Amino acid sequence: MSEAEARPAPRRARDAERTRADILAVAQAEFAEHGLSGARVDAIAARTHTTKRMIYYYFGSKEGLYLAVLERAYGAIRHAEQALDLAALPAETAMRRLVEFTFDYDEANPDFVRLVSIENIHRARFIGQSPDLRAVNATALDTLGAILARGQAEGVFRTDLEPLDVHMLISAFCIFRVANRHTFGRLFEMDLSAAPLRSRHRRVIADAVVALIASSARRCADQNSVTPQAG
Amino acid sequence: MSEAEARPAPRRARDAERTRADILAVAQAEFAEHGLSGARVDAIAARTHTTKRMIYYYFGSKEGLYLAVLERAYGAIRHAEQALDLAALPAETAMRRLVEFTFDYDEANPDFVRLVSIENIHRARFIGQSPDLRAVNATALDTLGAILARGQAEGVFRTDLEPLDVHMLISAFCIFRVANRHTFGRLFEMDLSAAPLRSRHRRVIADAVVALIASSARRCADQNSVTPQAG
Amino acid sequence: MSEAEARPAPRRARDAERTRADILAVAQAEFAEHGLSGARVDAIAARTHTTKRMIYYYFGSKEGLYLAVLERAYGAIRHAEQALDLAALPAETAMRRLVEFTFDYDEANPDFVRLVSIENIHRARFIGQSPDLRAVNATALDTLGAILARGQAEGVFRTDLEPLDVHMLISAFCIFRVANRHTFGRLFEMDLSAAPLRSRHRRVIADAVVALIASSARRCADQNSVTPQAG
Amino acid sequence: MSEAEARPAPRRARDAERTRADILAVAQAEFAEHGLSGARVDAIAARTHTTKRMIYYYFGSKEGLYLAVLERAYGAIRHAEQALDLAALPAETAMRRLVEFTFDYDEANPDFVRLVSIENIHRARFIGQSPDLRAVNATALDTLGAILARGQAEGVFRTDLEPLDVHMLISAFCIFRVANRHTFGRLFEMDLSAAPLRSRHRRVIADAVVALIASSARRCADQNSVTPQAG
DNA sequence: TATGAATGAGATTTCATTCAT
DNA sequence: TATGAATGAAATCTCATTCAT
Repeated sequence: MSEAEARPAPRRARDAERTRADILAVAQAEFAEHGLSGARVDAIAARTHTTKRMIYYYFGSKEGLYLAVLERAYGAIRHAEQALDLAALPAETAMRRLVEFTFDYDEANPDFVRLVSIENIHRARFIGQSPDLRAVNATALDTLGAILARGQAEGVFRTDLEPLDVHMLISAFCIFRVANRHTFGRLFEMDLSAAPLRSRHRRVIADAVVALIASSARRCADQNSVTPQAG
Repeated sequence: MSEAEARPAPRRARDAERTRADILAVAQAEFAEHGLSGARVDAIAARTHTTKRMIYYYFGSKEGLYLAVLERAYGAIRHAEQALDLAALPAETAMRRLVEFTFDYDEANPDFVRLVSIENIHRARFIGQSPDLRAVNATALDTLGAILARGQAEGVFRTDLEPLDVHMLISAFCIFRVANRHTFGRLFEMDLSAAPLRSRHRRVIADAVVALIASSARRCADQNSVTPQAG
Repeated sequence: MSEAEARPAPRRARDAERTRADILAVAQAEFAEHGLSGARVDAIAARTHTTKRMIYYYFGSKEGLYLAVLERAYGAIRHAEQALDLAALPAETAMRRLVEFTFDYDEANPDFVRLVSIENIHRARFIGQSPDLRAVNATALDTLGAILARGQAEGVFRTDLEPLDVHMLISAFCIFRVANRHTFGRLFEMDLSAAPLRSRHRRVIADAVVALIASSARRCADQNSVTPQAG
Repeated sequence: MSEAEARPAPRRARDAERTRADILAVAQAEFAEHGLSGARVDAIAARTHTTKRMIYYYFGSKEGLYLAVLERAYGAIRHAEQALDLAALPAETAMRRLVEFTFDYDEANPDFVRLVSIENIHRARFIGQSPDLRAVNATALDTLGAILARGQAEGVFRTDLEPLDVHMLISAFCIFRVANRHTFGRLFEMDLSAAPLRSRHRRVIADAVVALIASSARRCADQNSVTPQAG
């Protein structure tokens, strides 16, 4: 998948890698669309360049494939997150940037968001089986914790919040907007994925986070205001 | 929906009503646990006092039953919400009260939260079929809109936020905490349902909402601070 | 879980004989354990130092491998039997010795006994394909026939029994004890492989054989009595 | 199956009973022929008046069906055995009668014998799951124990043998003759199911048993001699 | 209204065997 | 000779739904 790979991979092995990746990509779409029990191995195979048999050859079972998909999806977001360079920015700016990254990532990757919902329906049974997944995700809290500590050191953030609290507020909003847009949309008859609403919400969550963490530390400074939908 | 609905219940109809309710309760648990495709009609029938045939008699199909469960679950939360009497309270207090109600309701009703996730996996296909559901939910925004308007009239709330924005922030946090507690718990090795974390988060979200809506309206007033976990 | 797994380092051509023997030993265990249809070529390959492909290279097919295992197992018992030197002993002693050898061999080689059962389930279809197997087994009756003839010449054995009859009585008991110990053990709640029962049964079958073949020839001579289990 | 059945059985229930019995009979033949893993559910369904689906409806799984077949087969032999009335006969005659019954039953029911072999290949894993099977088989030793005790009381049987020992000798021979006739037949080029050999062996095992149990108790009485195959 | 029996269609999984290098 | 990848065919099993009474 990545270009930085061992050169002398035997031809066959390369094909194998491609086959695996092919299956994984298709499977991700199918699982994200229909869930674990709703997904059809046949459907995955049909959209692949290989056969159903190969799925079992590489992943052992439907559940094994699902777990591999999960690892792939979580790996991708943490990988992207790591690519952000927030250390050089002022704490508040870094925090806004992190919120916006999360917002944009979830918006751009609804499949990831759906997979997370699905895994929760299964009470994270599969994540529990994968130590890799735990390791890869630990970095998320570290990144946020560093910003928080910096802001507290600068005296601009309140000191009584845990990284987890803030991570939860951010994740909750960003994931919820994508995961629950369908019920929200139907119930309140609006389109949460429409551009104007999206950009307003992007500011709402950034504002909310900054308002929360700065709340007792700041001296009535002006904030970026949230502009309501034009019209 | 069903024809078997009557006021001054004849014996038979009473039983029928009880049978329906029995099926619905069992079905809610099964659907919440396993999702729409993961749920088994056989399993529901087995835990019911009636037979599988009755499920089809009353609800027509698995999907019909699922929709009825959805209506039941949404009806219950909106009903509870209406019972709150927030009109007499100062706007900020009312807002806090509303946040806390939502928080507590979701915490106490994980099955409801799971059903919402599940329905979103299905892109709200079933909610869309039920006009009742839309009607019953419209009230949610009305309640919140009233508080917001009051606060704005009092001059303590900023004026550039829509009721939807605030509702989303509240819902996102409260639902996310319950819906995604399994992946969160596994990934960060903590128990989101534990009491100390729960009460801290209850304050975090109330603080965040108040901080957001009050942000440009107030003058450095003190806020209820979030007290970190004792010990 | 998945089949796509790393295999240990390949061997060189000179080890061909060793490879064959390796495969055969593993295959014998697998076939004895699970039967012909229950055995898995994959399982055999996994426990071998070579690959599945080699099994086909050397033995052509699963059935070919099974036949080779059969030949190996039958060869071993007849070989051991030949090593006995019974010609020098008095007929009755020789007979007891032969019975005890059979008893001990079956007890020590449950895999052989299981393979015989399995081959009978297949109505000896494979044994029929191997002239070698027939040749190697003819010796069994010869050995027994010689003892019988000697005893009859000595006047201590009755003359109306065929070697086959006696061979069957011996084989039946010795093989049955091992082959059917599981159903017997469960049904009558005892452990046929336990030492005390084993040594008693060793004497029971020797007694029974001697009692039978001596029955009309002898005059109330004392016999080795069967001592019941001590305690 | 038996005529002496409850009259007011509902029509449907009767059909169900017939369907079950139909499946069981066909399954017994298939399992006896091919073993547990060799048997095909499809093949069973095809020879039944119902469908494959019904097999799962009634028996849950291939293994469940196999266990039911086992219970049926063991039930039948114990039932037949109970029908023997041996109490009125002199002990030795009763013993001969019992041996002959066992011999004849196994000869007439090779499927039963094969099932026993097959279950032993599975290390009696399934018998172990069925308390019924254990209960039903306990009677076998009781019957034999009663005869033995009677003979010992009469002073014509030796007193140092356990019922189990004798049961084993009888079972071993009778079952072995049927179970292992294929390897025996091929290896020694004879037909163990041919009538003359059969009747000779019927006497051999009866002689052997009587010779064993009477061995130290008797006063050189004449025995029924075994007549070798005519010709 | 109620129910035990039945089922067609399709799901997942298995397995001996062969291919390409 | 050796091997990782691949596979067609067929196996077991599942499930929402309907039938007959």
